[in-house]
Amino acid sequence: MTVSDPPASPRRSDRTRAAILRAARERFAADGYERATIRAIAQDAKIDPSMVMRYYGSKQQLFAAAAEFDLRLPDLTAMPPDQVGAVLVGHFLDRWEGDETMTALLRAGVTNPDAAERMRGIFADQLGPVAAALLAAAPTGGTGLSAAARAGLVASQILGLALTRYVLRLPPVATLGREDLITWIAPTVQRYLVGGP
Amino acid sequence: MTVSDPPASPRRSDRTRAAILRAARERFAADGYERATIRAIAQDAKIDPSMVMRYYGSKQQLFAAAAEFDLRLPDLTAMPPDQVGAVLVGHFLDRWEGDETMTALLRAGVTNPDAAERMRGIFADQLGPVAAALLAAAPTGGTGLSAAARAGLVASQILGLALTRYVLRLPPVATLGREDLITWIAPTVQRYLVGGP
DNA sequence: CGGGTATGTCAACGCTCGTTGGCATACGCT
DNA sequence: AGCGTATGCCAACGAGCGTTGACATACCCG
Repeated sequence: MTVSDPPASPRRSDRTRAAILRAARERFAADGYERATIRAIAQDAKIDPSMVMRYYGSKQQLFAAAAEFDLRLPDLTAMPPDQVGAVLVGHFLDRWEGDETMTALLRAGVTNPDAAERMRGIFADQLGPVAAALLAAAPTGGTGLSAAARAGLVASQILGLALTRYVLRLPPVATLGREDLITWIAPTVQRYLVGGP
Repeated sequence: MTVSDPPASPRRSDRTRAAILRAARERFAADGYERATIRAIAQDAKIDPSMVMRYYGSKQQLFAAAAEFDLRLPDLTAMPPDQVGAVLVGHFLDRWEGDETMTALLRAGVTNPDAAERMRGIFADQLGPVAAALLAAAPTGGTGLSAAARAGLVASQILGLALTRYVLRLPPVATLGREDLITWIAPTVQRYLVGGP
């Protein structure tokens, strides 16, 4: 009966669609939205540029599909409250290095309004609730600033780390070891989430 | 004889040159490097696009001229050591809001390699020495991390703040008041500069 | 006052981009 | 086996871009 919009059946072109998406993420991550061209993405995926249009409609829609992202945040209330900072920083480093989608989103979000909106949504919908749950479970100290504001502060430090380390490649930050980064940045995140000023 | 390359004399076209530079900074700050077009900049400056080329040679050179930036960092060793964080965060907020050059540089640096290099230079040449002087003057606690690494950590938080507040406009960070920002972020910067992990 | 130079306009170039439509081929179902 | 359809390639379009050169006007100095 195939009622839904896509037949939901395995299509023969699924491999091509996946190749396009993979190449798109790479290019968007490396070059940003405007410098990543449909033509270059198509060449990486070893198909014709017109295929990209057929399967994704437009460059903007291709980006929307390539920028789907789940932070996969762990449940921070199920661990010792004094470790949430370290766990979170470590988790973000893993997430950033294991998937270039986030770098693509960051690079594109700086110049493309739609990508910026997507970025706002990710942090509001995924980091916001985690911060709220943590604040609700915190014994004390959690006064003076809303959970949303705390999530924003965390975002400022985490995105600043990603920006300087993976995008601008500021030498000291780009070369610092994972352990050093966690050692120094975890207390900041910890304080933003559940501490006081 | 006019030996030197530029005659160094006040030229009649100085107003035009300045208008171009001002329009360029606005466009680069608002749109990033690739979306800011020479044509749009020329229109803002109310002159012909070819004038931009005549006076600045190319788009890349125009950007180089527009992205000249001095952080104007104060002498942090001449104040109570426990206030350097607050002073620095306040100074950066002022510097960011009073001059869009830094936003232009940040937006462009994410996609343009030359702009990224410029950004690296600014933080290495201007923030690095300040951090080094501060660390040298600090009585204790300043062990375990080089001054350059400390400057990098500061840059990660400061640039993250600028990114989320002025570029991505993440709601919680963009709407937070100046006082709240200083209250919460100053301790972070303070610790990165002269504290321990 | 007259000539050389600086300032500005106009039109066009070559290029790349996203996007489109037509056409060949290969697949899958009955 | 044969037909409908999905998949893929090719060529081209219109637009926008940075950039260039020829030409007109205004200024300044002798």
